[in-house]
Amino acid sequence: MLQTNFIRENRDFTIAGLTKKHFKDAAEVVDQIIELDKKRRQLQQDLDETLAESNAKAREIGGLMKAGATAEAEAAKAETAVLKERSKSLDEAHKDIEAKLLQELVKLPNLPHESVPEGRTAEDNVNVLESGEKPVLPKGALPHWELIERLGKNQAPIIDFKLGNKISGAGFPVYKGKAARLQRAMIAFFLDEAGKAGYTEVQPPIVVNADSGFATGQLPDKEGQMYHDAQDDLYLIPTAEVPVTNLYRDVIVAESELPVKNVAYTPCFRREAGSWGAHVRGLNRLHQFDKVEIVQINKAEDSYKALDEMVEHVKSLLGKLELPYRILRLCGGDMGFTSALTYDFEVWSAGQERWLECSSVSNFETYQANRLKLRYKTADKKTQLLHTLNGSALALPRIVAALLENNQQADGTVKVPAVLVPYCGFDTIE
RNA sequence: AGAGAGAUGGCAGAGUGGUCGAUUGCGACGGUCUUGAAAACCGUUGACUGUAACAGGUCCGGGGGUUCGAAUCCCUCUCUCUCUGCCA
Repeated sequence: MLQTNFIRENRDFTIAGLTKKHFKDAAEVVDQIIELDKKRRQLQQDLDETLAESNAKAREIGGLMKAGATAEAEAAKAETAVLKERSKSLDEAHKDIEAKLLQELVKLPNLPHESVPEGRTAEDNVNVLESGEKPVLPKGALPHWELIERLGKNQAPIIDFKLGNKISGAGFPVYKGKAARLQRAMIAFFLDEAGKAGYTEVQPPIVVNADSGFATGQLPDKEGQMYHDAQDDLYLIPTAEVPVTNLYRDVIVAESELPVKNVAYTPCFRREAGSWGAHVRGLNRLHQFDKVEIVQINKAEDSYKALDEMVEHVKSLLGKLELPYRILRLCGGDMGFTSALTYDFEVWSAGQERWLECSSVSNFETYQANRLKLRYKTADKKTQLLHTLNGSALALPRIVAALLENNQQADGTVKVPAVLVPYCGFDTIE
């Protein structure tokens, strides 16, 4: 959430940023917020003055009572009714306007970093790097959803959508045999790599309350994208970002503990309402998938260096898996609501001849920290909001899809990348 | 799930209607002493809002109420602990 102080002092800058993100009627909304804030502060002041008077009166009465001057105390009491009335109505007005202000504030997305390219759609994202050779597939090579039908020997398909359908519904596949083992191997590999890069492994809850959803920005914006348990008012997490970042909700971190670097493996759940169409076959889009997520908390002056470091980390993972990929800097219109700068990683899926998003690395600056009340104390004892960052390292299904497709051999088997062999115990899937 | 107890500052733990944002201890930070360290002693040590700086205001789990005045009384919700039950 943007800070009202900041908006007030940087009106034009805020409007320009919102406009770059294709936020509608930016100027009107910003001006409305500034106006509400002005009223709010005036009411606050009036209320404070009234309360100060009441407090003084109460203290006076207290003194009189102690001194035994009952009659004078009673007289003083009579004078408080007006103050009470006034503070009550001021308080109501103040609460009312504060609610209105929050309601508007919550609608505003984060402002984009200056390096974010102009643009409206994915077409306008900037390709900053392409790495690795796209493989030349043998004759008769298949997209993964056909390939999996033939793998797993007599237990084929090795990834079973029909079975998942029966158990849960569309988008909940069952991984069997070597496919299950491969996923477990990748999770362990990703966690180990993150550990080597200085991240502390955590296992957070995978259901969260509404406060957590609000703090990282899923609520109220993406209400419909999460599975919700109405009975206990809990949400299934769409990403480990939510619980892991919320570990630091209402926390003032010691400067010496910065940067905070955590990594977590969790299943992720997404309703994906309205996003089914072409290109969502097989593993391309699921309701449940596994992901290893890295999260950092940094001082403002260090956060973009940290973002680069996270990008390097994800690059090294894809490099070690020997998968061709590209990195996009997302344009203003394609970026997430809460992000200031996002790099998307896309892996080349040779069987589909398409790029598939497999990681998204973002700096949220103070947008989440403001809602989290996540701060640190500077050397001169000031509390200051921190920056939060996160990135997938990596999301599994599309990596599995690319890996199966890219590594298929002429005989119909699939080669496992060398780094994973010690983890899964086999080098071929047949 | 049932019965009881409880929720106070980084932690421990006082405070049951009046100047309490809160006694005290520990921890942390600064200083004296010391070649250095420890010990001892002295001092500092919550957040938010607000101001040019003061002042002022708010916060003792959350919300509501009683009162001139609430950490303290009442209602309600949430959570924690103990015992019983159930269970991976």
